[in-house]
Amino acid sequence: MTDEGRRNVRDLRRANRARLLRRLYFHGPLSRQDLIAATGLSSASVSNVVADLLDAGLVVEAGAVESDGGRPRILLRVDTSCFEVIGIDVGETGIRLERFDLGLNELEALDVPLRGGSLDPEAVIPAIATGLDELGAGAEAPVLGVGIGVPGIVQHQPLAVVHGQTVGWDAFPLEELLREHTTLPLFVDNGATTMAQAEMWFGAGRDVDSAVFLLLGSGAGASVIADGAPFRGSTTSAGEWGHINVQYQGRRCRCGARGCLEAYVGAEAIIARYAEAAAAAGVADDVVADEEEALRGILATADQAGAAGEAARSVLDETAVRIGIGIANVVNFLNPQRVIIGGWAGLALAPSLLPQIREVVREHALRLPYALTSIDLGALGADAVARGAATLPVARLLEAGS
Amino acid sequence: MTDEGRRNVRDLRRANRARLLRRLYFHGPLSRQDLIAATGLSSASVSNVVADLLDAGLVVEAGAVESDGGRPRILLRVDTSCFEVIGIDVGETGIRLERFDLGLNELEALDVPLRGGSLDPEAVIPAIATGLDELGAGAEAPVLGVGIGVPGIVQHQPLAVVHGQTVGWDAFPLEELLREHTTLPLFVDNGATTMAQAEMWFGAGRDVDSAVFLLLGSGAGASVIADGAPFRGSTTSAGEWGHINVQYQGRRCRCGARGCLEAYVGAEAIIARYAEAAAAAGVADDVVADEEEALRGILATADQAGAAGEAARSVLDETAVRIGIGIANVVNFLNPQRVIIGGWAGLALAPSLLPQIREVVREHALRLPYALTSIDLGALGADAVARGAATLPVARLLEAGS
DNA sequence: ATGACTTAGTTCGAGCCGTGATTTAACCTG
DNA sequence: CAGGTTAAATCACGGCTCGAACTAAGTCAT
Repeated sequence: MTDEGRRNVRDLRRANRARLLRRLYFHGPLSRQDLIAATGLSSASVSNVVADLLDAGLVVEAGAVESDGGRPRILLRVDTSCFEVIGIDVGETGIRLERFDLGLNELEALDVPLRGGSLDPEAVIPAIATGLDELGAGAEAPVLGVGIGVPGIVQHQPLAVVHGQTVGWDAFPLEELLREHTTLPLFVDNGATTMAQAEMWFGAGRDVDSAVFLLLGSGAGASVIADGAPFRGSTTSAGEWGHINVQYQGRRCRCGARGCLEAYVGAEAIIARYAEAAAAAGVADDVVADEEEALRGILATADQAGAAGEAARSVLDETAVRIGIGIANVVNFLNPQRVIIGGWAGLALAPSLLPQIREVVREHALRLPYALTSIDLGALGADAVARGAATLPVARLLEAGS
Repeated sequence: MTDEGRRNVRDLRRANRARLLRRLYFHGPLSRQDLIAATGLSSASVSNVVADLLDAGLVVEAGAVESDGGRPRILLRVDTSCFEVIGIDVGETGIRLERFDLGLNELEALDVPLRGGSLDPEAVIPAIATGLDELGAGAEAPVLGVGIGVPGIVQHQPLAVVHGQTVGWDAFPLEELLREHTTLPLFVDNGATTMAQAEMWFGAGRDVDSAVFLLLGSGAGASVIADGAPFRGSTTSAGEWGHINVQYQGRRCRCGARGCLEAYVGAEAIIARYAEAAAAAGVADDVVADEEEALRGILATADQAGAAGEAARSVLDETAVRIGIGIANVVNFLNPQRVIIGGWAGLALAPSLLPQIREVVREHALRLPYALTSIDLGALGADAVARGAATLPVARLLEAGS
């Protein structure tokens, strides 16, 4: 426990280098003068550190700003082509790999369907390995690292081990197994966390530093960002929003408990609840295999008159209420600047349910924290998990400055 | 936004000095060799920095460890008598001031009853000011600062302003008003947070760095400690545990919403629920003005046979269930290393309810986070708020190293 | 065109800091 | 009391940031 921190003068340089690099990465082309103002370093130090960064090829000049009577400032920017990164979304139905430049612009994407459609550990590793080979072959710059977003709790001990209760992974030694197939640095994190990271860097969380991301898919998860960094519990399993209790002795959840939020607002649960409501109302419920299609069917049905529409509307109404209460709990307890709803089911539901959700939150949240938060939709599309995973190696670069 | 961090070599020294001081403060007398191992600094640097600390009088030698063949290591410890600190608990019924040495050993205490028994802003300021004068007069060492724990949300803009919804404080400029009466550094924070701080330093949280403290009194609050530091939301109002929703369309809460946890597990709510249950069972309910006494009465009644005992037991059973669910939510969502129950009502209830609470948590929490957490009672007594407030100036000293 | 002026960026010496090697200090054993 | 052992202080060195001096690169008035 030697308490890693800056200790000697070289660490100091590394930290300042990282500070400048980070500033340039997120705040676009900047002059040395801007950097002086932003970091509080002396002009001499900025000059020196920038020279280092230019030498290392991480930063390049990007034109000059027009002057009015003096030497013009020359702009600097991170050279986004000097490295590439790979982000992988290990989803419940398939694996998606994407290759980006350092600025997280997508260069190439690759979908790997899974044999048998299940996340069998035996199948996942070779699927990722071959995907990595294929993507790596196309790279035109050194690959900085590979970020992997997985469904489940990730523990670093020190190599990443994944506990994916819903996909049958029990202490799955993902990193160790992948190590046999690649020498690239690996970064494994929970998919909800990587998605949140992507939204914080490039999406709906760009302008705040404290937010909660809700991931509504088949189930319901969350990721908490505090002071710009993901909040992880003592064992990095924080954010299990779907399993907070919203109903005493309520519906049975797939986690085994009763009354979990997920048992009401996950897509799987919504579909099941509509099936029950339809049966009770004596309406035929077309069974659809694909969850996404089934959910859209329910949303469409709700626009119709008659008993089926009635049933769908009542199911969706309760969904809005439960989501709203779940959000109110988060607002009261964590007081985030923003709550962002994402995930395929969240994005599908929100357009019609958001006003009602906001109203429920207003009723159940305390005045002050409610007034200071906003509830919005995620701004990124379906590749947010992979993109967020790709931020992990970039984040390491920005922290280390090299 | 010049992003305060260590920048130059002097900041580096300050940081290392703080690192050593912190280590000495929390881990008792240590030799220079211990410090080398603990901090990773070179022996030369440790020697230099320790010499500084000795010169400054912050640290003194404390004997030597017996040697077996070499020069004996001499032990160092923080000189707890070189400074004193004052902690103030601004409670709903009165103000308590305590004077401590730097090691937070109590030297003197002072209770100031409030005129009219209310927290009238007009009365609070002079009460604190005169109390400070009296306590300061007895000090035998320079007073490092004054910590104040208040009931309500504290915002620093930049001087501390308190929003105490329950005591009628609306943007009360406490720090600005106190500034007119003292030149001592002031540190204002929420009382639940200061209490948690005291437990983290000297109580039930001493050996962990991530914990959630539940404060059960008349109402129910919480304080979240993550990585050793209090988690504050975007506006430092995080931790409103009492107002997470545990029952859809449930009991009306004093915050205006329905189904808040506080409407079931706060002492006020327990007493009200017992009154209802007693009335329904046709049992006489002695109305007692003092909440603490009333709660003890219910606990005693529960040990009796008959209808009254039955009613009390059912109320307490539900209380345990609700508390358990509230804790399970915290465990799932924040994954703390430890959950600590405090507050006068919590300490009163826990002895009889804790086994049942633990069982409810086990049923409602996810396996992994539940297995890695423990649920315990607070270890400090009634002065934890004042003591925790007094940690604030000490924390600043330990961070700055001077 | 040219010289005065203005601003950007670099260079240089000074002052600190941490480190490894070396020296001094303090104690034990026989 | 000498030899061995470990702790602590000292020293020389290289690295860092900083302020000041200096050079570079423009604009503007004449």
